[in-house]
Amino acid sequence: MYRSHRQILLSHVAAVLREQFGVTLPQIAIEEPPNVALGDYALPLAFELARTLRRAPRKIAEEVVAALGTVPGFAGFEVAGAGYINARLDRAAAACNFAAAEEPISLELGRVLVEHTSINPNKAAHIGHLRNAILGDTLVRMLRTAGAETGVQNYIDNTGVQVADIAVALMHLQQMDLAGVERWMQELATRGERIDYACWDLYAAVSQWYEADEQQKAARRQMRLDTLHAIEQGENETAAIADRIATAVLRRHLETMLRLGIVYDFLPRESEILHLHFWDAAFRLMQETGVIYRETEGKNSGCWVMRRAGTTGPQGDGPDEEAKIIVRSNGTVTYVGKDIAYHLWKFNRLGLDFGYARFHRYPDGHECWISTTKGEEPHPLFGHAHSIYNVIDSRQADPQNNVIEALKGMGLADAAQNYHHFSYEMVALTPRCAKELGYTVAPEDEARPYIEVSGRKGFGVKADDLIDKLIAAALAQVEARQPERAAAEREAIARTIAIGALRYYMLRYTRNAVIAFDFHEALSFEGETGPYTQYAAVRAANIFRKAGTTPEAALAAFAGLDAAQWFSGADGDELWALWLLAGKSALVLERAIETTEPAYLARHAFQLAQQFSNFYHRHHILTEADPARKTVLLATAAIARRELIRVLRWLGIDVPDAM
RNA sequence: GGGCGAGUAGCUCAACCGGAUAGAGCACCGGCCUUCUAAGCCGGGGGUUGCGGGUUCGACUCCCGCCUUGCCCA
Repeated sequence: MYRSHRQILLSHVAAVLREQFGVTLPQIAIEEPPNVALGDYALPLAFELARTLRRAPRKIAEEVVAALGTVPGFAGFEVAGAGYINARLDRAAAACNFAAAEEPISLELGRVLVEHTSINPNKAAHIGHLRNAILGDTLVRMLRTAGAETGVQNYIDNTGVQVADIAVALMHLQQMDLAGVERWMQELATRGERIDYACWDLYAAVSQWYEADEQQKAARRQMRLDTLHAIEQGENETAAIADRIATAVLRRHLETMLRLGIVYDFLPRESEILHLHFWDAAFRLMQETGVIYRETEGKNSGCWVMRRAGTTGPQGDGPDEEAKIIVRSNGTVTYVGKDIAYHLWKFNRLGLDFGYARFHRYPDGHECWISTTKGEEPHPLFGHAHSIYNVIDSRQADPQNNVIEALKGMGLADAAQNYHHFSYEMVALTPRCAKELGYTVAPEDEARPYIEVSGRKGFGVKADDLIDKLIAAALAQVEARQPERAAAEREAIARTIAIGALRYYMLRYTRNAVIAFDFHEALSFEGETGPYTQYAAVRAANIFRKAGTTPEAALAAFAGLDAAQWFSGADGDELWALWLLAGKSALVLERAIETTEPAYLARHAFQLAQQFSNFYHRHHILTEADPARKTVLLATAAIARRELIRVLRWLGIDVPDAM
């Protein structure tokens, strides 16, 4: 509603400026007046034109207003303040249209690949991974709503050093062979213990063990390296153990994420990138295009390197010491090298493809596929992206940019252009929170606002533990408030509330804010939280239940009314403010996609809930005596509810039946 | 040493492309349950937007310098 009228207004103003004032502005600024009494859109363009037209802003504004004439959907224009041009919508007409249908949004997005979660399959997921997955999943929902054909990928580094660490822990600390590992996994299952939790402790233990004995340090490091190489090579017992563990932990991660409504389409694994020789193909392409070259002198002598973005290259005669190493002098490929190959695949520029196998079937029937060397046919289309979003924390900005530079250097300007590093800051623990969890906090960390989570140190809050805690807290409330409901129903409500709380908590912060994790805030259901927004929607629904009607019927009744009188005067402004806010969902979604900032949507949902709560207290609908007025109030509740539910759905938050 | 981010109310965060009186939540204080659910609503105190310059009709926002802090690269 708001978005489409905004576009009409902008193009009309541009035409008037061009035709009647002979001015073309590169971009016409459009804002929102401080309150609805002043209008619905504000154009500060007169200030900008004051200099070139050499007239006072107010005078220019008056001339523009006179020239605007009438615009379909608008009630009028006026000059305000020092020279703002404020535009008023035809409230009744806009409301009538909006009551009939929600505002659609369709952007030219094409086939979009979103990669998120990507947890090393060697330990349980923690709160940092939750932020990643929730941001990524929300981005997918946003893009899909706007018409994108989306593919959701979760990259699995199953042959990396972190998985190797678990293999070392099992084989050398616990003296297990493959059969022993199988037995151990069997025992865990029998005892009902989670393998990702067991690995969490093992990972912390082995990380300590590497450093524990000065005498053994070098030997243990070598052991780690040998283990890594055996895993990369494949077809040996070490690799088999690593695969058993990585796959089992991966399955746990899928379960954890499903609790939050997060699913995947494809799980590309590093093992296939190695075994299908993606790198060899990429290496040839990079040599042919001259992106990498063999350094012959200096510290990188013998390495294949790539010039780093923003550097000037070799100074004088010397080698480019700032260059990024892609292949080390011993022939091993760096992480960035493998990542370049993988990204060439994403854009279908590698000339090689994965094999695909079914890996997991979700309760709703959706299939998640995994990479394999020899796959099954037919399979859905994977890769072939027009654009990609990699949800990866901000510490990875440098390697991400290296990949983009490589694509650019290979002449793939469009791919580089459509490569988005969806960067976000980490989740850290406050020193207070760390102590609550029983960790000892070093004196130098005491004064810091937050301490980084570390899997290596076993320092962090596990995702499933947090979800369990949230559900327990929600259930306590639901049991107190909904004693007459069946236990299963109460539990379902508690789960919905817990997930709403968690997802909202992870989405309310803008991406580049470090979240200093706090149990008090994460477990809070009051104020700016998911449950607050859910509660508003539930209350709206209760009105219709008690009134014995439906939102659809209320909106239909509203359409048969002349709404103009209800939107005039001070009371009309107040009512209109809620309609207007509800009408902004599509615009906020568009802005959230353009800036890849889901927090805008979270904020919008909260504001909508807040404004509705205010309305709810001001008007008692069921006892309203005037039937026409009651119709208007019911329609208003229906609109607020409809948009609230819609925006929350984009955020992956459901609204429970009762709270 | 180089690159990127951050610094706004007691705390945690907002502020769209440079626009009208810098806003929310938490915490604190005071009101409101016989009503469509108090997970709520209303009111209150709280600000030199890190510091110093500059740009202009207008700066939390842009430019320069400095301070504090986090991360990345070597």
